[in-house]
Amino acid sequence: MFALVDVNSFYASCEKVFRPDLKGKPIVVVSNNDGCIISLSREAKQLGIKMGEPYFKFKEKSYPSRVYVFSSNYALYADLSSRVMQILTDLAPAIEIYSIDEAFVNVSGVSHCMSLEAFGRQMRAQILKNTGLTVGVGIAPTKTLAKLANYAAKRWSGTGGVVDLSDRERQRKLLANVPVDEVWGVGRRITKKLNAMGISTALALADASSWVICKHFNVVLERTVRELRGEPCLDLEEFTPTKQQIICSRSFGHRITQYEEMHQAICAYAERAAEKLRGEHQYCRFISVFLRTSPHADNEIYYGNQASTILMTPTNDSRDIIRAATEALGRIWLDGYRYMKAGVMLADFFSTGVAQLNLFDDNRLRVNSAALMDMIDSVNHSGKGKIWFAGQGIEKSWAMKREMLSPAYTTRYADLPVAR
DNA sequence: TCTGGGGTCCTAGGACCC
DNA sequence: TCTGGGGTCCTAGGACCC
Repeated sequence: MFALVDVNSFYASCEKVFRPDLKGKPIVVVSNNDGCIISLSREAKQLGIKMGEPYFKFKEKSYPSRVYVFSSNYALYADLSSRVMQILTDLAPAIEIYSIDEAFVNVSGVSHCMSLEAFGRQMRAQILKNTGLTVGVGIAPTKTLAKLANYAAKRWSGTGGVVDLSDRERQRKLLANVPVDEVWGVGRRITKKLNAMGISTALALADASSWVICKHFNVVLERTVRELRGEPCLDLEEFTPTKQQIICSRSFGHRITQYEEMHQAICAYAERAAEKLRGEHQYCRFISVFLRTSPHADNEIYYGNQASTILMTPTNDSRDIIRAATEALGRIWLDGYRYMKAGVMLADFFSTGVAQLNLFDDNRLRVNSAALMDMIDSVNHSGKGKIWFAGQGIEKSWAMKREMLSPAYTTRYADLPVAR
């Protein structure tokens, strides 16, 4: 039996935690570079503001009451997220952290002690008390049904934020009332195709023939169908599998036209990606760089390209990764374009750097590499300041815009809220 | 002027092998 | 003139998720 716990309007709610003056006010959070709206408070949704709307379009409109806007403050969200997850870890036998604001909880043994619904309310109350955040809880025999139970808990206020869908009759009653596009794993394209086949509710999908689904779609959707029928196909993944790839990419604060600026940005992304790689205790062989102009600009010719390098020996040394990335950049850079976005991707991971050293390997092992990288990472995590390689420059005029950033209330001493 | 960032999984098709 | 069948591996692209 699974419970899906997720925080209501997570980013927007985080912004409100330290701003009691915003209680009941509409607020939105915009993505990196202040690009588009990625989180809305309940009040903002009621004003008809839409998720994903570009910020510049939003600004052109007017609303009956003032809408407060925040740039994404990931340091704040990550910290509040870990507090929520810690509470769940303390209360439940096992949890799977599914995303920054969601966790699946194993509640199989709980019914011996208390009702599942009561347990849901307990988790909800504890999180509200300790963090000020409100969660929804959906309980069901499969992950896909737990997701739907959670949807119901959010959607119908009479539920008090907790829905237990153990009972088969209740499952079918809910499924009949939920449009198929709300099902986990059913996106825009699949919805369109299902609708064309006359399947428009979750119940119709649950009752569809496995054979037909497999024939017209694939095994993934077929698994979803079985989960909707109450047959568990997905387990709780308590231990996060090691990553297959690491990406660091950003849109620029302004369009880049000079090679030197792009070179700086790629250095910065490569260094950040290497830091993440070391955080995973991994080494990589595959390093790839991509860049692109704006796909939205009608009066410019689009250019996007990608180049990659495969090293002989796995590495997690920033210097190797920066060198491979800048070399790849040289192969795809073209003058005369206005670049909007670029990124660095690492893949082909190994758990140690001890690979066979190739006879012709020009990438000689570096002395003290691990010690130097450890030192850099620990300085950068100490809060006392940052050090970085010179290649990313000092000015960073290309850096993303975050003009409406809230303070790092919980992770920076200078930003600690003061109670008077 | 201005449209996020970071992931996973699956499939089709090509290259190559015997 | 006539050109099989079966397998693996890799990659690009599509679809989904938050």
